[in-house]
Amino acid sequence: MFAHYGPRHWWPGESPFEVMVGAILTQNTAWTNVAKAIHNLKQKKVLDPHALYALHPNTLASLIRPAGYFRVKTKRLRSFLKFFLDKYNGDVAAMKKNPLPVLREELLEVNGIGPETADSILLYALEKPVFVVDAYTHRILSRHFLCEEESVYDDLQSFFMDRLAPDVSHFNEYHALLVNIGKDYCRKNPKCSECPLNSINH
DNA sequence: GACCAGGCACATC
DNA sequence: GATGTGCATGGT
Repeated sequence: MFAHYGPRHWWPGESPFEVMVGAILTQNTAWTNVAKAIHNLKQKKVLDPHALYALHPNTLASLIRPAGYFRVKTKRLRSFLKFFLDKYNGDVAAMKKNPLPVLREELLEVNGIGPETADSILLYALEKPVFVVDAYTHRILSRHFLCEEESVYDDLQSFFMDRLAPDVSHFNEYHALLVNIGKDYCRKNPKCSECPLNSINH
């Protein structure tokens, strides 16, 4: 995949905090819509933990509206912000000091943060070596007979992490490439006839 | 105008 | 424990 696409330069975002916000906003949503929402936040100069939490929920909702599910995402963003401010005063460096398993537990306790959002924040914002699984990962692996159709998040995460050395750069690139290949081929080719993975796995 | 997108929580049985 | 449903905008 890397030979096919080259480096993906993920995650799209200028700061760890922007990555955290994007991870929540992109839940079941096309990135183009998330980009509009983040643009709005930057425009209003509120892409900062304290500033964002200080906004009235209705104001926040109107700014992130383009990202869809704006009422639930307002609630989810605010529950994350409350956690991030209460526990770390909105300081990424302070949060990074904690070990991966502790942080993962904490994030999963936040309402609105499930395994993919937690792992995206851990890998792409906090640079912790955890493999991010998503809908594309499942689709690609099951279509190439590398996992069961009914495999769940933890199954797929173990598939990778049991076989690969924990490496932030490697996990970063690998997940990004899976998403890229998913967008390019899975929708257009249900049988993966043109998928570059065919030359590797079949 | 249907269908879909880098999920998640909650209700119901 | 399994299964179903609501959430919402913007692109194809």
